[in-house]
Amino acid sequence: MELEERYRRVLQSVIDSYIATGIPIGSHVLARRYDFGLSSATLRNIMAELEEMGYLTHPHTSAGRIPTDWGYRYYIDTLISIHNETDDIEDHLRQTPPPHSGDLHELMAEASQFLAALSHCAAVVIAPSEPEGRYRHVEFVRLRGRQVLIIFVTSTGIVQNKLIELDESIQQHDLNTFSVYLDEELVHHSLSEIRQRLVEKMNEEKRLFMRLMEQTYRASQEVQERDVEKVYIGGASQILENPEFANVDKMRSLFKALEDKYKLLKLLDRSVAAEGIKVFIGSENPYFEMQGCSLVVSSYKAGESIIGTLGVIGPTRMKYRQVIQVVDYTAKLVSKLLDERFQKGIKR
Amino acid sequence: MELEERYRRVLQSVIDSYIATGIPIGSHVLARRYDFGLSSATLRNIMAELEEMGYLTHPHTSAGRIPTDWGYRYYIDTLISIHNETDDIEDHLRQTPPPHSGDLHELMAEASQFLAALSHCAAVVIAPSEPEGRYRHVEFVRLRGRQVLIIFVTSTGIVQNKLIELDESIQQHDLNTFSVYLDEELVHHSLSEIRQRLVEKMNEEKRLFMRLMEQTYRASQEVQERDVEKVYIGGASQILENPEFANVDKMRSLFKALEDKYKLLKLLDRSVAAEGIKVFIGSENPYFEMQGCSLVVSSYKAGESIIGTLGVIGPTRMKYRQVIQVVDYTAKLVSKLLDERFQKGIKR
DNA sequence: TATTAGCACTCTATTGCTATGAGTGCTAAT
DNA sequence: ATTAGCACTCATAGCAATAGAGTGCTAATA
Repeated sequence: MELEERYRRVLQSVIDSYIATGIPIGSHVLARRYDFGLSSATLRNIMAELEEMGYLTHPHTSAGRIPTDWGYRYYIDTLISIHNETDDIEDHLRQTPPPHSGDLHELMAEASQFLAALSHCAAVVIAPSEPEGRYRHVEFVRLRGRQVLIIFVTSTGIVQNKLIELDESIQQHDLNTFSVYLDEELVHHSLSEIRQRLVEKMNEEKRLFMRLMEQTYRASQEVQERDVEKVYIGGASQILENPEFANVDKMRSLFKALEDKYKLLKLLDRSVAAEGIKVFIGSENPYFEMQGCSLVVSSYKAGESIIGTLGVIGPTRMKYRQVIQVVDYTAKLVSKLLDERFQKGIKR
Repeated sequence: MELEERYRRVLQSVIDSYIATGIPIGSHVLARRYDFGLSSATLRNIMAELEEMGYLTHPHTSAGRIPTDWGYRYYIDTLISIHNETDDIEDHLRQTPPPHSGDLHELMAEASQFLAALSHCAAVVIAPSEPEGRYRHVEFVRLRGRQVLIIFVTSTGIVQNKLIELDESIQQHDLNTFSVYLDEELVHHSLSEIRQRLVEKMNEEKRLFMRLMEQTYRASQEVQERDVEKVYIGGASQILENPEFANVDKMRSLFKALEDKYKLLKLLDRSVAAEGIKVFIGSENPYFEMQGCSLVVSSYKAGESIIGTLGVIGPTRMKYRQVIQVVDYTAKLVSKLLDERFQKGIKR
């Protein structure tokens, strides 16, 4: 349903004001602060109608209006205009060192810190999953006695290692032979293909290598499964800055939610498919602990394909304009850094 | 200074009571709840003296007594008796799955969760440092173009990897040669020794390997330097359960402190040298953000040598008896698991 | 007909006041 | 040395009065 121009302007002003100050705004103040050329009485009528339509509400009879989740939704979808506030960000940028490429792990951690610092909210970054990853190399290192370390490398440089214990001792020399053999068999295949392959091979091979084979299989699985380690959280304490979390109960449940990385993963992964920024407001979030919070999420890419997500968790009353910009900026930054890191010589 | 028996009993009861209930205790209630065979008036006198001596204080004139940090200190040092409350722990144990050995990283993460769950406080675990670690193997894997992944393995199974970009392309074959060469040169030397060695070698070697050498050097350094990754925090939200952190400011600063892993590292590492349990009460902590908090810390071992620390951060008013037991238990558990993992065939 | 001024009404937040009671410290009696 | 008794302190809860922000409605106005 399209709102009349005047109604839209009022709604926008109310939300702008509430986001800025955090206190409900009444007709008087609204008339004074923004000049609509309308009296407070008229605004009162308009606001009453907006309330009836479900965009606004007020905490009690003699209080000003605040937006409902629905109101925020409308605000985000149609009212917000990300006009040239880029300068606004760039001010902060100058103070916050952006993440620099390097180890993937570091990059993700730094990105989450960066995002948190700029947004003044808790930031969550999900590291790239490896659907594109291909087998590159496997290495067996004999440590002591019968302990063998399996090191599994994908073409994107992800290293997964796993310590196993064999039933009997084995020479490093034999391990090397086996490694070379596997390299030849598996190189350039996708992770799912090699798992298939390993299963086939396991049926043919001699007993001693069986366990090695089996564990290599496991390791290749774990590259994709070690999900919770992929979640990077930055600046969780930032959300304490917001007065709306003075309520200790609310806060506790939020922190609990932040600790549950698996849930976070699912929460953010919902949007991994789509490009661009998504905003989930208050009750739109699936987990009840998130009531009163909003998510601003974006996916990031390497090359052309979307490979991960990052976003921000903050109070429903957050500075959407700014946060949306920051999330967008960070997503693009991370994409760029990953490009530099992985894509450079991809023509293989 | 030794306290008279009666004074000690009173002090102990006051602290016990305050720890249990969280409310200041007055002479009347004290006389009623514990039977000293003394009237409230006498207790009043005793408490007044204990206050003069610095063990107790009261928040305002007409309130009951609460312990000072000094009082807690005395309590910990001489009053607390860890009598058979082990059963008490074991109750919880049955509900909390203990960490199981496996990947070192997982073990540490699980240990921090475990400790947090049992102690109802935030738990911090510092992963083993590697002063004992010896060079085991280095592997170079060519990824794409001029990208080379350096994988560095120590004798304890720690794997450190590092992605570098060379000035010119190099064949996997040459990398292998170099790897074999380094293995021969460096095996069984301690990390500091090999750094020394690498520096020497760098002066002799041909240009192309220079950069590899240099980066290998770096990697060996980083095994010991990647400190912040060694800090595992579990159950930070637990501290919100405590009423004393209703004060939002206090809480915020505490959370900030928990996010600063580097600080945590330094904080806990102070006790790494000593064996057994250490308790740092309130103002004894070096960081002002920790005012109102206590630490209970223990080191853990692998074999005979102390290699890491773990502990708990909670409010000054914590259940020391229980927490001390839990920390002790966890430290021993971790030691045991590490033993199983590393020491099995150490007779080398 | 849309807008506005005016007014009665509602509800919160603040303030000041007054018990209430838990607890102390001191003194004198035991 | 211990205790009973008493005056005193101070946080807390409850209560009433007030101020102020804001609404909704009605009647006047352009």
